Amino acid sequence: MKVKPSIPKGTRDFGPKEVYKRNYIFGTIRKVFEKFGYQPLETPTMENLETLTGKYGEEGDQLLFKVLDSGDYLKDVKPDVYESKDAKKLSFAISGKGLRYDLTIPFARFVVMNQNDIAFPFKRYQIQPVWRADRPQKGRYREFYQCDADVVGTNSLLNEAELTQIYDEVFTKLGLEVIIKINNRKLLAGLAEVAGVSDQLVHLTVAIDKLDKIGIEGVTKELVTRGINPEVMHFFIESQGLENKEKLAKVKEHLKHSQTGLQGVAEMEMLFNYLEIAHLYRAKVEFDLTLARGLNYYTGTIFEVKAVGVEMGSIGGGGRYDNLTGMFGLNGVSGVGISFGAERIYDVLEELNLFPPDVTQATTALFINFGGEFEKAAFGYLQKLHMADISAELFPSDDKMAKQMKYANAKNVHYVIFVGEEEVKRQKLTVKNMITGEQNELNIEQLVILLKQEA
RNA sequence: GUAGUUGUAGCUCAGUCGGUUAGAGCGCCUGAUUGUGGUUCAGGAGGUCGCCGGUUCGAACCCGGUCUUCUACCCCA
Repeated sequence: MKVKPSIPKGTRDFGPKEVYKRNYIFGTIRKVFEKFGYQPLETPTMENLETLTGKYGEEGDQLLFKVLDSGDYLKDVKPDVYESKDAKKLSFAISGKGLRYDLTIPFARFVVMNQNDIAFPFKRYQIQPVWRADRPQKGRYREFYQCDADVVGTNSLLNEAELTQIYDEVFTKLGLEVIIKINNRKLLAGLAEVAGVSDQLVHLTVAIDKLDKIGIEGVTKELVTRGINPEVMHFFIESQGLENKEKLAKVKEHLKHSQTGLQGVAEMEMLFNYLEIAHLYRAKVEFDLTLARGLNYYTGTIFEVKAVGVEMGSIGGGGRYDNLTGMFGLNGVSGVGISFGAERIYDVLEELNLFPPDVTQATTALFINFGGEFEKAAFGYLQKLHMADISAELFPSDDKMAKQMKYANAKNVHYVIFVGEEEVKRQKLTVKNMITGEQNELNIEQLVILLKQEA
């Protein structure tokens, strides 16, 4: 039976060109992570469902991909659950495992499971796909990669400074101009406290976070529906556009009666002091009081990165969480981490044409196949190139020249090599540079030297 | 979860009011060109019009369902 080939909703194939480009991004990120002492970690695609549920809120639980139990999975389902025809209940009753939803919870689970073997502070990075049963949308897929770096077991704000530098260095290497926005949850808590709406902190910050997206009116409306006096907003608006230090001073004055708030101010002051010493290449650091970030497990510094000159949401984010491992029974371990939105970074680099032209060039040289003894001669030369670690290939059949040349073009091959009657007779190779069109006759040693320079 | 949108050749897309044999560009193949690609010219192959059902003498076109694409909201990367 013929089946029309297709892939599940929200998933993608990555052809060779895309993989090259994606690896360029991942590789750049990985190198910088390792330079700052972060070590790689990989966790299973599947986690036990109980590890995942309840960690991402009620909506998050609905977005988990569950993995059906093996064997006779209906046997032990309680009759009332079975009869209820409640898909949510039933799905949890017959699924003991679920696909990884992010990299942070598996990391927390790993830290708790291996706490006796880990030397704290523990710095790890992780680049793996995650899955969400979400509705696909612009820049949103059901399977996508996350690139996280976290350090746990230290309260020092030196870590925050270092993570800021990682953002700066990665995006500098990728040729992207970015703004790194920094805020602190304790400041937001302090502002809510001063305004007398501490119990509405989450709603307040979520609304304020949208300020530049939906404007003053939109935020006012949202605050009113939440039963919060929109007056709160004024302080945020007044402090917009100030220099980082001025803004911090203003916030300090405003929060002088809030202990939490002043704690946040102290943290921000210390972080900015470190950042004055830290060497940043080209990223701008901006203290953005309206920055909130969705996840409510953040407790201190929060980060978000925006690309300059493109319409795109954040391409990175993160923050400090005081008790991530607490949910698995290990208390008192503070952590801070950042994440790179690789898929969005890809789109931005594509839009701004910032991928280096040679990322997709895999094969340096192609031998044209003239068949018979010429094929054998070319095959012999090919061995020499391979032994010299040069990426090269011989076209596998003596098809028409036009076809072989087109193949070279399609694969972005830099040099095409002809080994035919003349060349074999004279022990030479004709080498054509496919970019300049230039053509030279070389012997094999000269060719190896030429191609070595290329690589 | 809510609302809209899309699906026709390998790719990007036309297709009039429901009417005979469904088109274009690009790509592919063949030839001009038996050792030179990205230029040109000539010819050719390639289709279950997403899928299932309905209305009709007749459906790519109208109706229902379903899957899919993209998008806004919620939420998020």
